[in-house]
Amino acid sequence: MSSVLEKSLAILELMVEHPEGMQVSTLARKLDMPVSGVHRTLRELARLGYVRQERDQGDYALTIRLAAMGLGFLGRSGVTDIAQPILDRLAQASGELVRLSVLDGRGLVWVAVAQGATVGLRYDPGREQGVRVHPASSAGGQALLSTMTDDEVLALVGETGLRPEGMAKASATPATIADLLKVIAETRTRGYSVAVNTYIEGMGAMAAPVRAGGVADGQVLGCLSIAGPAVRFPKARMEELAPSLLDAAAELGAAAPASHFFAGLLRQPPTP
Amino acid sequence: MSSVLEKSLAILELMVEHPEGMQVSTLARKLDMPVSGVHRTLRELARLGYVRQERDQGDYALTIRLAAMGLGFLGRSGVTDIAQPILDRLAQASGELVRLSVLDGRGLVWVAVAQGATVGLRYDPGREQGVRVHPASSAGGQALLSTMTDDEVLALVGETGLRPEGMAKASATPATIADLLKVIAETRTRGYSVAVNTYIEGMGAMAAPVRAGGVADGQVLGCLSIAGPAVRFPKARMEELAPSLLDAAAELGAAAPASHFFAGLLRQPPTP
DNA sequence: TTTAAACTTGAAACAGTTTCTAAAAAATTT
DNA sequence: AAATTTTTTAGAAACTGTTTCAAGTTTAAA
Repeated sequence: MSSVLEKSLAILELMVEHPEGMQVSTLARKLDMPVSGVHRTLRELARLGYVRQERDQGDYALTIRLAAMGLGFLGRSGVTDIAQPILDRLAQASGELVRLSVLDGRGLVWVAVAQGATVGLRYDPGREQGVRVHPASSAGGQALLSTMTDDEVLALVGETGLRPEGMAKASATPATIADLLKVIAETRTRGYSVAVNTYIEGMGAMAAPVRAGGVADGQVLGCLSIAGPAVRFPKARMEELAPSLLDAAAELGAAAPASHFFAGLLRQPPTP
Repeated sequence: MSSVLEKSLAILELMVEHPEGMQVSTLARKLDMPVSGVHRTLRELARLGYVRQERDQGDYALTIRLAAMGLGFLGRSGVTDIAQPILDRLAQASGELVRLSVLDGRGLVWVAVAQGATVGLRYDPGREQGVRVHPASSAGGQALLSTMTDDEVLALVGETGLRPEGMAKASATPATIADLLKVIAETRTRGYSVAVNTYIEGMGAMAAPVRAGGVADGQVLGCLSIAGPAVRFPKARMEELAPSLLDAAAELGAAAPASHFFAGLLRQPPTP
């Protein structure tokens, strides 16, 4: 951690997880930075309108500014415009929750969603939008991992582990790296991932990579997933849903270049 | 412009408006900063994963990182949870577009939306989410201005002007400061704003301030607006819609403290 | 009232940043 | 195809914002 920018952004990243506000000292402790320095940075961020202090001598919390930037970018990027109709259709057809996610650093972030299940038993993502999801244990993550080489998988999982820290293993979560690689290998040949009781106990999901142009050797842009109660994800049903999932992923991949964001991904080599 | 942080955030703010990517030199020109410095900052942002360069020697564009932060914050803040049901109901009742906005710096940003109009003639906000809207010429802005003193209005409008720069006056846009103050005064007594052909020609809208606790003297948290084609916003219809709008705003104000974000706004004095 | 914990502020030492210059690469024009 | 212009990238010295440490305040708790 060297530059001011890095420290400031680390502060913002942490504050994102605590919309209710945080103490200077807590922030400093969690980031292992001197209180005094965090304080200075917070004042600067406050001056710029990204942070505000609640009461004198009180906690600091983010303003709406950062969210406005994020929403503004996403809106203008065209991702939603491109994806929503396709997601809606798949949600309708499957009667489950459908999401489009992209890889951000070492985790997955979903950027569009459609709920196909009527109220009742269903998986609801709640407040998770924009939250980084663990790659090795989620269906979407496994779909993305299946597009990488084993070495790349090992590198990524080496950093993230098999489970998010502090999260208990679900009954079908891969227990070892070998298990994971086996699951990934199966996913490669199958063309889509299958993750029942893997991420959260009682939840079932399947996901397919979204590739540029919608072709099998196109550059990977993200993944499309279907999720719902595990009881509705027996093997037969998943095989029934698979064609729609793969079709939608292909359609998305074909339409993606129309979005500035995905077009940007395309203009560069596969990823560092 | 002094600190690194300020410069870096200015770069990010500008890049938000150009998801397709920007050249170093363009960025430098628009921000009136030395090319070399912008370059350095971009490299740093790239190293941190907020920006990526498309091709070697190519443009720089934002990654999904910033959007993920924004969405994550908004999700966890609870604003959507609180607001969506209320917005949905009002959208249903009015058959128009309903939005909840908050003040960010000198502009309005909407953070939740519900579309009550069936496809056909309707106002659609498109990619505007997260985009700062001009306060003096929009219905929501006028609703917020109506909660300030004339001096505060003058201060704010002094900075923003009567119209967004480069945007032509619509037929009913207040032409002078005096006109605006008169409109604001009427809004105060009426309890909600009325803006037909004011922001965009052919569009009609009305908005009410959302106040903490839902009471008239509560702290202002944001505003709730209804928008649609001007032809559906004759005086009689607006008077008919007013009670639902005001009720919803009150309900929202009463429920707001349950959201971390609004609760944060409450914990501090009315605003600097 | 006393004690503890947290926020705030000041000043000197330090380190990252700025600016200028210039080379290398890419895009345009002739 | 060569020449010209624009743009990106890189290095080094001067500078300025930042870090750190220590001390003063304020607030909350005992």
